[in-house]
Amino acid sequence: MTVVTVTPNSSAGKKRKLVLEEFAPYRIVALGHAISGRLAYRGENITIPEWRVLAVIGEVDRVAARDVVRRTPMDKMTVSRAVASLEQKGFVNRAADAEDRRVSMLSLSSEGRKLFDRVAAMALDFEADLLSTLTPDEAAAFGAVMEKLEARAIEYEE
Amino acid sequence: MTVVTVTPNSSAGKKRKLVLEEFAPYRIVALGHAISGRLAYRGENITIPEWRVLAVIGEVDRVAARDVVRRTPMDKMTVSRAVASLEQKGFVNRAADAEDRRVSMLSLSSEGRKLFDRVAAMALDFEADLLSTLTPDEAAAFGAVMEKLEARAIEYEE
DNA sequence: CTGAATTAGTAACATATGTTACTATCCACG
DNA sequence: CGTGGATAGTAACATATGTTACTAATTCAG
Repeated sequence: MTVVTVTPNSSAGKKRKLVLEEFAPYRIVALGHAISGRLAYRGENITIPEWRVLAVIGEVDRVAARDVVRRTPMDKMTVSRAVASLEQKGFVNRAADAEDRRVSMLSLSSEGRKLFDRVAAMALDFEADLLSTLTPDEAAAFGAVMEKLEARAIEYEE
Repeated sequence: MTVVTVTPNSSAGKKRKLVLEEFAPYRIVALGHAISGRLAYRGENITIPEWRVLAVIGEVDRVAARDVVRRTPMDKMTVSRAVASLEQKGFVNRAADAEDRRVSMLSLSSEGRKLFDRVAAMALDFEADLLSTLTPDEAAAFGAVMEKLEARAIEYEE
């Protein structure tokens, strides 16, 4: 049973070997995966993109679909589909904007508002639970770090 | 401006409004999305699942596919496909295990080893760059927080 | 032993997601 | 005003990913 043969990064002495479990980008992605599997929507008749759209509308009250695209990591097709489905289920209303007839303005129906409130409550509980093991210091540090990482990650997208 | 409120909310009277940009689970998932879009593999003829499989084999030298499944957030079909493709491209060798003929033992071909070294180097550079804006304190806190969150998230998967 | 239950892996199917190309509308500049 | 270029949104297509059901091999209770 061969344990170690050749050190991969033989060039410089300091090079660290890549171990997936210790590799930060991978850890973040994996954590995201685990989280999004658990996120609240279960039991509700709604997908993740739909929930994201719902959340943005719930926040802002009245938005154009294109603004949902800008605010979330979804492309416009994904948003378009989610909106169509939400409209079909009666959770959002779509109205052509008077000033620019290309854009559809989105708002929640009263059913949509109820759904949003329900799911938002679950989501906030979930978050509280997820963060519950952190000390206040850690929670603060986490916030600061996330901001920096987000800023850095945004630079990569062009 | 660090906005991480850790007040348990639905049980207590003070309800926080859900704002997507401040919602930790969403931020983690979105960050993961941004990161995985940028991750190294570009230019190399390899997908993300393939790279993960490669990385696990590169780490351990000789693994069964089922162990790749255990170590990564991929289901067995995804792994099966990635392995098939890697084998077809000549990066991975598959051999039936002598003791249990259901399992295929995976190892890197010499081309696979080269690819792994190349991509691993890029990946580590990427990580260094991503984390470069963090202070040492923040980096340490980040590690600690990730461990706690991972532990918590694992509890959700059953 | 033997056959019921479990496991590794894959095939076939269903669904989700990304990509490209198109339509309708708007805007800037002559 | 009109015409070339941008923009919002969608359709049609291609790919990727998850789900279910199956085969082959192994384990284990009796």
